[in-house]
Amino acid sequence: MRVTIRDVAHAANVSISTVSRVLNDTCVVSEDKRLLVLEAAKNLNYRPNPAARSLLNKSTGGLGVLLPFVSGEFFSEFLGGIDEAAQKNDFFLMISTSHRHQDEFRAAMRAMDKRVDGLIIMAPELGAEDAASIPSLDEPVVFVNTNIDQRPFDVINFDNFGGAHALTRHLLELGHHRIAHIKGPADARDAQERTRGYRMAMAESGIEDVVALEFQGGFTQESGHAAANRILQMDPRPSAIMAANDYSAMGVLSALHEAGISVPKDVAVAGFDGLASGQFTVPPLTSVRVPVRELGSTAVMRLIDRLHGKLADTAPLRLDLPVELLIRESTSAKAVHGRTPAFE
Amino acid sequence: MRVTIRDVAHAANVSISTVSRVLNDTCVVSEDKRLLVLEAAKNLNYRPNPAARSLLNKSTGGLGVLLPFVSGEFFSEFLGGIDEAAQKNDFFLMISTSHRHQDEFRAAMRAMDKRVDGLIIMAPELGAEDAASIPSLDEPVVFVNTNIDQRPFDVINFDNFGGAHALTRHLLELGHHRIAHIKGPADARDAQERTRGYRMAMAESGIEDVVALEFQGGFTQESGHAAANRILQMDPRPSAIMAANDYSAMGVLSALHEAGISVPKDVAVAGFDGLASGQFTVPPLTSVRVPVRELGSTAVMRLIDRLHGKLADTAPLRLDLPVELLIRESTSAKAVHGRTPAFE
DNA sequence: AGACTTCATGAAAAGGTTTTCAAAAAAATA
DNA sequence: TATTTTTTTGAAAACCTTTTCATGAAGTCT
Repeated sequence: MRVTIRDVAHAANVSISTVSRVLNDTCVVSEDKRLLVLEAAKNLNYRPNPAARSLLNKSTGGLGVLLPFVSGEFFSEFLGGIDEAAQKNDFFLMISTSHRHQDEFRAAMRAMDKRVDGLIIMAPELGAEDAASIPSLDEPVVFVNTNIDQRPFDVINFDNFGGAHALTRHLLELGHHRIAHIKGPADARDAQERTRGYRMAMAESGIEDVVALEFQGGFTQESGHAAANRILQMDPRPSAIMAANDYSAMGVLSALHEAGISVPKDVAVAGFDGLASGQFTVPPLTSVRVPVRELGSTAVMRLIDRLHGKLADTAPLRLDLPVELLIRESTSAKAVHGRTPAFE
Repeated sequence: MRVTIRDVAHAANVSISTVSRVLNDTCVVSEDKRLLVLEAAKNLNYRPNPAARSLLNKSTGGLGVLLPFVSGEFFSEFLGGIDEAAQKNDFFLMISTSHRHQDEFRAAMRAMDKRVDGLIIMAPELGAEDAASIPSLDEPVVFVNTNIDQRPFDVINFDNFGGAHALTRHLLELGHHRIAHIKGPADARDAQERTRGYRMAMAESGIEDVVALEFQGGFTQESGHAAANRILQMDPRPSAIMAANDYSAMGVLSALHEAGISVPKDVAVAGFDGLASGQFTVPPLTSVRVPVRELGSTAVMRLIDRLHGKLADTAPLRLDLPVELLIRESTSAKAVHGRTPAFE
C-alpha cells in the first residue's frame, strides 16, 4: 500500500484529477498529458486502491457466495459454474461456508455485507422462520436450492420432487415393491422434497405404509453405510434402496459389498445428484442428474442482471431447473454385462 | 449503503468518535453513553463500511486464493482445507481461477491486489521465467504445489517425486517391467516431478529405454482414455500403466473396460492423488495419497503467521508434505477378491 | 483549598479515490 | 480586436471510518 494517485500526479506533473481521468478514461485529456500519466503510472507500478474507489462508487465488483460446504463434488461443480460466469463478467468472488449452522450463516452474511455487490446463497436448511430473521442486507440476493417463499428474492431450485418421483417410478416399474428410502438431513428442504417425491410415487402405486421403509441419513457416505446396515436387518428385506443423494448411495454400495450382497441382483440401489464419480462405482450408479453447474451460472447471470438494474421492477424469479433420470447398472439388471455408461 | 456512523452518533446524541470507540471497544466510555450507542446502532441496523475501515487500517481481513480450477475433487478438497482454517481465524476468502492461463493468472492477481491481506497461489504451470515476471504485490504470498525457487516466497509442495518413485517401485516389485506412463500437462511442475520419479525408479531397475513408454496426458479422464487406447496398440503390450493422476487413471480404467481387458490381471493400473472416488472405481484404484486438504490449511496458517509479523525475518519456507502409497486392487491381484478398502 | 493527575469526550485530520465546480486557456465568432 | 463559446485543467468536496490531539470535568494529593 504505497504508491498513490498523488505520486503519479506528481511524477507526471499534473493534478490528481487528470490522473484519474486518464486512468478511467472518463473525459478527454490532451494527448501529451495522457502519455505522461500513463508512463508515470507504469513506472511507479501504480495500482488504484479498491477500498477508496468503492467508498465513492458504492460498488465493489464482487459477488458473494454462501453455501454449506466448499468441498465435495456437488458444491464443487456448483462453484465451477459460478466461477466461470463471474469471471466472464469480470466479477471477483468471495466465498463463505455455513456448514449448515445458523451462527456461521449469520457470521458469513455479516462478513460479506458491503464487500460485494450481490449475493448467491445456498442454504437448503433454511426454514421459513429462519428466513424471516435473515439479517437484511442492502445487496440483492439470489437464493439457490433453498426454499424461501415469503420474501421478494429470486429463487432458483432443482425439480427435486419430480426427480425423486421419476426415480421411484423407475424402481417400481422394475417390479420392486419394498423400496427403502434413505433420507437426507432432516432440515434440508431439498432432501425433504426428494422424500416427498418418493412418497408420492409409492402412494400412487398403492403402497401406503411407507414410513417403516424410511431411514434417516445425512447426505454422507457414512450415514448411507449405517442406514444400509439397518435396512439389511429388516425381515422381509427391501429389494431396492433409494438414497437421497449419491454420496449416501455410495455408502450403501459399500455396505452391501461388505455383506456380500449383489447389486442389482439381490438389491437395487439408486442415488440422486448424478455425480461424475457415480459412473465409476461398482456397479455404476443409477441417479438423477441435477444441473448443478448450470444452477451456478444461471444464478450469477440473474444476479448480474439485477445489479445492472435490468430487472428493476420485475417480479422475483421462481425457477425449477429440470432434472434427468440416469439409469445405470445399479438398478437395471439387464445392463450388468453391457458396457460402461458412455464416456464423454 | 445507507446508515453511517454519523446517523448512529446523531441518534445517540454523541460524537462519531464515541460511537467508534464503543463499537470497537477501544477506549473506556461511560456506561450510559455506551448503552445509548449500542441501542442506536442496533435500532438503525448499522453495519460499518469495510471499505472505509480498510482505507485507514490498511488491512482487509481477507485472504486471496488463486488456483487453476475450482471444481474437481483435488481443488475442491484443497479449498475445503483453506476454508476451514480461514474461517477458524476469521478471515474471509476471495477466490480466483487461472485455468492454467497466463493472462487469467495476471488478471486474477490484479483483482486480488489490495482486496486481501495475503495470497495463496497454486500455479503448477508457472515456470522460472514466468515467476520472474509476476507482478509484484505488496501482500505476502504463500505458493503451494508450485515450483518457485528464485524468489523469497514461502513454498509448500507435495513430495511428488518420492511418491511417483515409490509407486513405480511398487509396480516393479509386482514383476512388471513394461510400465507405461501417462504424463500430466507438459508445463505443470507437479506432473514433471511425478514423471521424474517414474524415470528414476525405472532407471534404478535397469530399464533405460523409457521414452517409448511415456504418453502425453492432461490430468483429465479424456486424456487418460485416449492415451490408454494408444498404449493398447503397442506391440509388446505394457503390463502396467501408471497415470500421472487419478482422473487420467479413471479414463484408463474406462478404456480398458471397453476393450474387454481385465484389471489387474491383464494390465495393472495406478493413479496419483488418492481421491476419495478412487475407492469406488472398478477395481478400486491404487494411488498415492497427497494430503491436499492439509496443504490448504497449512498454507493458511503459514500466511496468517506472516501477516501477524511472527515470521518477520524468518527464512522463506520450503516444505514438502509427505505422501502415502495406497495399494488397492487395480494393481494388487491378490486383493481382487478381498473386501473393499476400509470404509471410514 | 490549590495544584496536579486522570478520565471521558468531541473536533479534526487522515486515508485514496472520484466528481463537481470553477477557472483558465484556447478556439471560434462577430 | 473584442466577445463569446468551447475545451482542458486544477482545487476542493465527498465517501466513511479510525485515531490523534486538545479540552474540560472529575478525582487525587499535600
